[in-house]
Amino acid sequence: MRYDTEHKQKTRATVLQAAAKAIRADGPDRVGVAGVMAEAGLTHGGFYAHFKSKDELVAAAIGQMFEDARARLEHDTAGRSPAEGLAAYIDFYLSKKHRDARSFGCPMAALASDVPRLADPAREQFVTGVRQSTIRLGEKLAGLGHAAAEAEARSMMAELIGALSLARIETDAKRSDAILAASRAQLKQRFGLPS
Amino acid sequence: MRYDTEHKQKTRATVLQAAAKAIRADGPDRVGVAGVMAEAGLTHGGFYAHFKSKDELVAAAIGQMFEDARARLEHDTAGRSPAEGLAAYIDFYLSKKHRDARSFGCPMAALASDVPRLADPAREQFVTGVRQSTIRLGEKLAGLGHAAAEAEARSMMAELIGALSLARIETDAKRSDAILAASRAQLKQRFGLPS
DNA sequence: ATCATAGTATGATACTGATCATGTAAAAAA
DNA sequence: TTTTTTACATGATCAGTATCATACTATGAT
Repeated sequence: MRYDTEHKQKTRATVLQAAAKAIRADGPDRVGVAGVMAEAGLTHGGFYAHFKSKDELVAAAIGQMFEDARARLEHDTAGRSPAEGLAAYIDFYLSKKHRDARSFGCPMAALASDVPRLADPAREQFVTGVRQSTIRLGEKLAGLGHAAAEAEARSMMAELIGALSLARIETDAKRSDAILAASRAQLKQRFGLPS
Repeated sequence: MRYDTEHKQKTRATVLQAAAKAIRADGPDRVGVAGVMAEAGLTHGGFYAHFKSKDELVAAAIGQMFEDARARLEHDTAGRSPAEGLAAYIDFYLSKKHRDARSFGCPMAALASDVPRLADPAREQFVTGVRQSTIRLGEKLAGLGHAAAEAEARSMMAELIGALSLARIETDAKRSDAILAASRAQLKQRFGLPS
């Protein structure tokens, strides 16, 4: 059948979002083309009209994740002072909600250990995303008046990602909450942010 | 044939080490029974004389990894003051050598994002390993005279694991080194450790 | 109204990988 | 020396999965 011009684009976007969700939840290896297409309400056959291969899908989905994450940072910091914006972002990043929403959260925490095993295009896509995230965080810290903003941003990102990863590993709710709380407190104190 | 009594144990240990190496390098999903057995110098058939299933192998391999990591911490801190021991451990953990040796390094950094997707026995094994690591690090920090040693240990582990993960993601050597350096400096300064 | 077309569906192929049934060899036990 | 036993090898099965060839269908163009 002949749909309107944007139909294919919309379908592609739907497939991409389904892939981005599934990949974060189940990892790139356990995600199958057929499953993603089914989640998007389609069958597996049409897949190759949108993507050359599964690898290409993974790479594109990673790009999508970072785009969504960027929007999230913008949203949390928009219209606030640097200090308040950063505090809000830390509160979100190290929240129970974020911890329990692997499918939609930060790609770095969701896929950290998968990245070194990814095929090149997907990996490059990821590296680009990480670099840009670092730069953006560095800008916020520079706005806060930090001198070595880039190094601070790297260190802060490390603790954010590590704490979220550990909180997702821990199965005991109280202990997991404690992991998040410890890093929230530490980061805010260190950067003199309002709690 | 009938080997001496320890033969089977030795074989099992060899298979476990091969699995522990492969799982950290390639992830639990890309590791196959046949490949692990081949690496151990055997064929795939005998596998089920040692392990009930691949899942059981993964769980046992994770236990092995944490045991090795514990030995490493002991080795680095033995016979030193708490401050010097901790500094030495941080230097190792955030070294280029550790970054480039995923197959043999810290299981938390190598498998962080795989853990929430693991089958229950393997996951419990991992959680136990993480808790014990936290406790041991807390003891070192308590020995350093820190009051809230447990919270400090959690925060420190988060930054260690996050920094190593990020350094392994970054493909550019200089940037990757900078990630390690930023967290090394930050952690040592924060805990008043010798550099 | 008819037809050509684009977006999907159906079904097939080829491969990989976990698991299991059975065979084999050599040393210990008789 | 003969018989067991045990650790492992061989080969088969079954399921899952990426990819591709082909068929279908409803619309926009004629």
